[in-house]
Amino acid sequence: MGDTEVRGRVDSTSNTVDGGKRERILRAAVKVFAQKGYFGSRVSDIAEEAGIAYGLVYHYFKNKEELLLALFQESWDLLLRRIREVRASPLGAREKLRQIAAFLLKGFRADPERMEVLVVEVIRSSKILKGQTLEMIREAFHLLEEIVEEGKREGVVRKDLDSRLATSILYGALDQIITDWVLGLYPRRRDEEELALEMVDRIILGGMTPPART
Amino acid sequence: MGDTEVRGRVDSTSNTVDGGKRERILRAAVKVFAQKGYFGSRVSDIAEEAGIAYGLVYHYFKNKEELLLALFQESWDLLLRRIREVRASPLGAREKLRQIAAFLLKGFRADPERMEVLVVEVIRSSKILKGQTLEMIREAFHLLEEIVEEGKREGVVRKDLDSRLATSILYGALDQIITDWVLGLYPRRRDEEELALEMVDRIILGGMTPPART
DNA sequence: ATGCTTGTTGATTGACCAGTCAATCTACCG
DNA sequence: CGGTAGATTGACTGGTCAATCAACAAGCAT
Repeated sequence: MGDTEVRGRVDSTSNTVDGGKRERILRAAVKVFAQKGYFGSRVSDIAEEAGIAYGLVYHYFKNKEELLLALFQESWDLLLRRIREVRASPLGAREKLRQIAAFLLKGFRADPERMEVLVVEVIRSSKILKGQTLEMIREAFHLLEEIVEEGKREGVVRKDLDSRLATSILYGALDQIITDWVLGLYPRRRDEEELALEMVDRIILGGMTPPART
Repeated sequence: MGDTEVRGRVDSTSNTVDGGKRERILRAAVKVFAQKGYFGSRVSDIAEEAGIAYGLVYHYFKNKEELLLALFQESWDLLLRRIREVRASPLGAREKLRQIAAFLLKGFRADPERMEVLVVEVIRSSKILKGQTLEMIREAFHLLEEIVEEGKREGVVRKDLDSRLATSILYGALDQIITDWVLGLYPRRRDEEELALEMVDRIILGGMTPPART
């Protein structure tokens, strides 16, 4: 997940030192933020986890907040990409939504700590979210909303639903399932992700489809 | 909402001074936390908002964290009470779930700042949530789960659903809707709460009911 | 009155930590 | 080489703020 190397130096000339330090810092930040939360984490913790000197963090990032923002943008961008990709695919609307749900739920298995930071630290911090960031969230929701609209046109989604609220309901359900996992509220079963996906499909996607003609 | 007076002195003898200072502090904390977030709030902000001296906060609460905890417990206790009340009522399972959903969504209208702190700040501090607190969350979820089980027995909920996940899906949807409102992601419409309730009912509660016999 | 308990005050303390900076190092270039 | 530009280091600083505390007030009991 997220192996896009973004170097200190943008042009590919010179620079043999560095060795992807920026990436190292980001990965360390994910780990530390996930463990202690954003405010509970010291920049020195991150530096230590990354195995670099304290000051170097400030060579790559303006400050602690930028670090969290970069983290969010990188991860959310991945989600956005996937949503766009699915949206453009020739699948039916319901299957599209299912694919996106799967991406989020599987994403947790792939990189739980990153998901924890995303879900727990970033999305809820309206005080941190700035224009750029809010815009990315809005866009994801907007794209999902369009898929719901598409579903209405296809006849697989009830026309008496508010697409925006339907989108929030779907996203919220997924977010909560991941939060449950993060908080360790319940013992995880094997195939937990598959089961969760199935339940979301049955309840929410099922709940969106028009009632069978009688 | 939440007018249960809890005095510094527990027994009702003596104590004519005080004048509900503890309550004042709690209400001030709700306001300040909602505005600036837990970590962004200074204890002095809360004291100021409450119109009392800095040190007095520490007369009523062990520390800043206890304040957040007390806030959470007070509010969550209200939710728990309501869930128990509804659960014990003679309503059908689907109507029970609807009532609880309504309580949460209307609760936002009644005291948006309190809901904001609950939804945004508390979950975020999974690192702060201690045994006692986690237990309360678990209990609420457990009660909801039992109502879902009840629905299965009544035949208004599909038997092929995992009750626990169904519960998380319902709660998550509600939580997200409130989060949307808190973040101001969308312009609020009039009757937003009613519409939201209706959508949750159609999609999720509807999605839980067994498919019509063909 | 006298003393005890609880309430109330706000200045002070002490810890903590984000961010800076001057120094050193590494690589590359002409 | 000698020079330049970025990379890397970690000690230090300055500000912030949670928590303490000593002093004073208010109510109550005897």
